[in-house]
Amino acid sequence: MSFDEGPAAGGFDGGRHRSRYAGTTLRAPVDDSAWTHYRTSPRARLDRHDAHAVLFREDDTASHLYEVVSGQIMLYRLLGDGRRQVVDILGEGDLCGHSLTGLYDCTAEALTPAEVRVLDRRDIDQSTDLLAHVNRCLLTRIEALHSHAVLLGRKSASERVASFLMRFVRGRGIVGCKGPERHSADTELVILKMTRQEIADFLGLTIETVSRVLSDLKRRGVIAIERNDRIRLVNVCRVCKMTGIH
Amino acid sequence: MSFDEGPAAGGFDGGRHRSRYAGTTLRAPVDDSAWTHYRTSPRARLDRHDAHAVLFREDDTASHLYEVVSGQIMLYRLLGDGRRQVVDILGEGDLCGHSLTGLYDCTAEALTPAEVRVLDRRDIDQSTDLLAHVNRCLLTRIEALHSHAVLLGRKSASERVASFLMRFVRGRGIVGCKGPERHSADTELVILKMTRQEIADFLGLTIETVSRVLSDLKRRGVIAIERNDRIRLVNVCRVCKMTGIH
DNA sequence: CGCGGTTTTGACCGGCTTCAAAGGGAGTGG
DNA sequence: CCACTCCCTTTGAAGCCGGTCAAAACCGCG
Repeated sequence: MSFDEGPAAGGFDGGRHRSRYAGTTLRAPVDDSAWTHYRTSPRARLDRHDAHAVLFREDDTASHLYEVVSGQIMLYRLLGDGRRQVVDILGEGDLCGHSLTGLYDCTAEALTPAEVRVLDRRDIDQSTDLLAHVNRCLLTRIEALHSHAVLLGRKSASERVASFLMRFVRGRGIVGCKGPERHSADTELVILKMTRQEIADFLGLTIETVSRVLSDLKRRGVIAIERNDRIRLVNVCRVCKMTGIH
Repeated sequence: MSFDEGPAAGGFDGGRHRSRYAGTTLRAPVDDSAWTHYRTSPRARLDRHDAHAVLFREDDTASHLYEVVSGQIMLYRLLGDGRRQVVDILGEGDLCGHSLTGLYDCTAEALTPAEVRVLDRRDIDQSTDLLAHVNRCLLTRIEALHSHAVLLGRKSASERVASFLMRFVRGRGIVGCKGPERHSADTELVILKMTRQEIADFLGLTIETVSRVLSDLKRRGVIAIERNDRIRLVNVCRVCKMTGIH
């Protein structure tokens, strides 16, 4: 036999509580005095980008460090034949643009209109507070990337989509999740800032599969698609149970 | 079609005795005077572990920071039903054990007999040099995790295996690769430190698929399996062309 | 109301998983 | 030195999940 294209499948099964997958997007910003001060220093520049603007490209010479002030940025890599993998999605407070090699290791593109603070690496290296802050930011990315590796390597299509939807639900499906509020409907409106193609490239699926999974969830009453970019999780707990993490 | 919970993939038979691999291993160690000095300070402890020893477990309280001095360590996460994903493989000079939440986000297990320096987070936070060093280490992991996300999300089984094999070939298949040496056979012996199961869990495949791909490569004369853990890349360039990155 | 782009749906196919069994290979004991 | 066992690995056969290709439906928007 001979091997060619095609990703892996996975499975699902119920289990007990415990979770991870902290969506970058909805994390509370860290307050760090030295960092806050630096951000207002004259050397830092603030750039505004439209949605779909490219901040920097894979293999460009890495000159600056970027801090997301508002909006969302996706990082992706391309294979030679055009296959794309979105490797991370950044939100407020996240950093990108560091490089060891002198070249950016991936492309950064704005998902929404975004404000980005452009920093100078050399300044940061002076202060332990700033370095410690950067450290925490990098660590956050690493944990998110670990979660993402599990998703890409071991989850089924429906588990991936469910996990993706749960990113947008603050304080649920992560460590310390208290379950649904008492006496509440446990419903949530998710407003997507990504096209189906971008979601697919993030989840390691095709656009058709993402669409089919969403249609299936709708048919089963788990979600309601109020508009293409507005998805209501009718029952958050139910979506959470489909993520595969339990 | 209906996207219900399909049967689970992934091997992890629950047993703990199995393991090996490399990756970071072939990077030249960074020389950093402040870091070097710290490593010899009396506060740092040096631990020795046998192969398959668990350094720490997912969800344990994170107490220390570890630096790999020798040997190889794999980091993995488990899903509730036992599916396992190896998220990273660490070699000499790499760090692990940091945590933001106070809990380790994954399990660390020795692939080979390994020496590990146990550090104290608080000490590091004092010095800009040490922090800068940690920064570089984290950044290295992030770039590796980006590559891994591409592999898991977008590569076929044979591309994954080829990419895996190329990890062990120093200075080839990476930025600045000069191609084969002139007048040389362009052959390379790879000594695996991982079982097929561990490789599968790293590549997001099943053990059978890994085995089948290797057999297929052997049949086609791309590799020779001299022993189960010794694989000769008959033609490095040919393997490299199968990684999908071109 | 028409038009370009995205999204959804359908039909089919194939790569990888799954399940099952046979095949090594290293260590142990007769 | 061979028999035997335990594990890991390989091989085989069959089935399913998700990819591929193609076309219809939808959605803003001028």
